[in-house]
Amino acid sequence: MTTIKDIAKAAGVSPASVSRVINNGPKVGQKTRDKIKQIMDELGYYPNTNAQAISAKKNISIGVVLADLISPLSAEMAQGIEKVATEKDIQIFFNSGAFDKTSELKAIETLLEHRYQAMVIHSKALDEKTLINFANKNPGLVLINRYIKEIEDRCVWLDDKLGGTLMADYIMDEGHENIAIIDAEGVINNSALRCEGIKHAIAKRNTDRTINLIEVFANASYKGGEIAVQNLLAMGQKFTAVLTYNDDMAIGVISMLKAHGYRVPEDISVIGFGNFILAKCITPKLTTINNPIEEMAIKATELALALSQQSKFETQPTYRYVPELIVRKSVKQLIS
Amino acid sequence: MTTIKDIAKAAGVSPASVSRVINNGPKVGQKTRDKIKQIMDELGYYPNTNAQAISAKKNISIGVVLADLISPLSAEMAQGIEKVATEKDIQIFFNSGAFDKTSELKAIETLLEHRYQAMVIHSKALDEKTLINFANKNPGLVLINRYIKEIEDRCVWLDDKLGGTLMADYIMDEGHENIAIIDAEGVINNSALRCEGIKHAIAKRNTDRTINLIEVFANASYKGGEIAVQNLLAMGQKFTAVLTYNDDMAIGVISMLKAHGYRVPEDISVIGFGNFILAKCITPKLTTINNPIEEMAIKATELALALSQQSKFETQPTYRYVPELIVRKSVKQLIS
DNA sequence: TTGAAAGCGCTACCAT
DNA sequence: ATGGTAGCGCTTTCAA
Repeated sequence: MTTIKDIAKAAGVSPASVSRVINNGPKVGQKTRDKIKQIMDELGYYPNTNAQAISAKKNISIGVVLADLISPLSAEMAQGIEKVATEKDIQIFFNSGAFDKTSELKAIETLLEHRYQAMVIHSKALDEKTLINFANKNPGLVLINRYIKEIEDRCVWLDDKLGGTLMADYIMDEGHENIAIIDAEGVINNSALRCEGIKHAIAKRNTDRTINLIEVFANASYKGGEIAVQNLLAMGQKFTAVLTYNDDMAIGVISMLKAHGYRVPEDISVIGFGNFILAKCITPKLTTINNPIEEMAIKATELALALSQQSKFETQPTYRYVPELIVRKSVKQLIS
Repeated sequence: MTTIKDIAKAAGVSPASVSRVINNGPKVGQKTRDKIKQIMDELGYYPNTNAQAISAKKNISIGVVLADLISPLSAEMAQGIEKVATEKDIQIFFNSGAFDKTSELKAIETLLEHRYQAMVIHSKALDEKTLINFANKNPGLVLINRYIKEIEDRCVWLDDKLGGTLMADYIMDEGHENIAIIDAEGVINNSALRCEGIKHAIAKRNTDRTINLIEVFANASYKGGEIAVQNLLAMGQKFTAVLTYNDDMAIGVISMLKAHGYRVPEDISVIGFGNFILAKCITPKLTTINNPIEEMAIKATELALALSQQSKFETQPTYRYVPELIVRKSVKQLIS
């Protein structure tokens, strides 16, 4: 590999001058600069980022840990992060934590080992204590899609509880009394909070009406939705509406309901969560909850960048985002 | 940040010994080893990967450039790559090239600057010359989803032309004579090859029947499919079948056809490409071409890793994969 | 088994 | 405007 010394030798200058050219620094004559540039070109030279990082004691790229690389949620997050990075001409290091504790931990450690100053973490498996610990040691670390009280000023999160409430209130408004909810297994935070929101909303109404609730758990995917619905059906309990953890599951649910001869929404209504692009291209178009995750990702990235540079960012106590009900065609009104 | 020296001092040993412990090397007494480990723990020490990389003159992680981070294709690729990496306990650096030439170039350069030895590149925008140049300078660089003759032993690719042929043959077998194809704009390779395959298959049959072909271009997304179909309809030419560049587009096409009052497949048939998970959860279930991209990604990763270590891998002249027709419900038979 | 010290490629300070 | 050079954190001989 070509090094700065090779360039210096070939150009008949000192490494210092080459370094100045690399960094577009001042104090180099135009002629020298041109010559050096030309030689770098000829020799196909790329500065060694690793050396730059240890020498300058910083790594201006941004490190990201996503829970996975396949869900629409991750895709939208990645897009938001990229937007900011591209705009500021900063490189991103994506790492994924495959939903389990060990690999999430490893993914974060890798970021630390690379000495990223700015980090955006989407952790679905690690416990609060671990995350608080990491956050306290790394000022540029920001959590996305998760709220932890002790470090709330470093959290960019969705009010999942409110999301659950929106789902429950709407489905009850439409007259449903027998409701199934499909939660995500292995997801530490969001699922439980939404469920809490749902139950809370139901409890509030139970004064005038009796609402029956069935709860099952499944993998947060299309496949998981299919399986969950089979289980629900096998249980033999009546339900007229299904609330799912995300749109992927909802699509699986609808598909499997159809396969069993049920019509959606005539026989059974479905509400998803996320408002991903697929939501409106299936039949029936999915009623769901909008999750402004790209917006959140943008904010998280800007925050991480700002904190890592100790710049005076308009810091807020915390960064809460609000879910929103999107009414389409997958819910039937039961009362007139 | 804690360094190796801090640990050495705290443990009352030399940095050399600490280094040995970090790398699980031999030549350290058990007692010393334990002591050092304990102190590393206490001080929350993580070795600086950048320093390791310049000192050891290697970077054993694998660098990846994906064309984007949002398409199902990329998601499946990422999964394949991750499988290999996880298995071998190697870290991955994902970078994305947002479909345009400049940022793809930049993404690759970033990988070079980090001195990754193993690289998997999915380039959709860069020209062959540039890629050949990179490949020749970097023995561990492998191209995925693209075939370039000059460096075919470093290419893991799908036979797109055959894919096109499969689509065309099937749709003609079903009796269609007025066919629209929606190509992807801005994609250098695959789209043109598939189209070639389609035209080739049609030419072969034109001896006994006349086939009409309309061709339009659009963005390779759900949205692009919607727009393309509107354009097709506006052109006023008759067509009974639409062949799309990918499943996302096909879903957009179906959705928009329905919006215009056409039934699929009764009025118009649709064939997608990719066989992504969504393909079978829409109505009607999508007839499409299977693209074994995850398998390809696994192969590409193994190849890159092997080449970067100059290990004796069972190298092949080239790595060609074969697309396959998946018949579902989105095509109507026009002859009895 | 342990330590001293010479690099790795680069930056930044101090001279010139 | 330029060059010399001391580090940055780590690995790896070579000696002890």
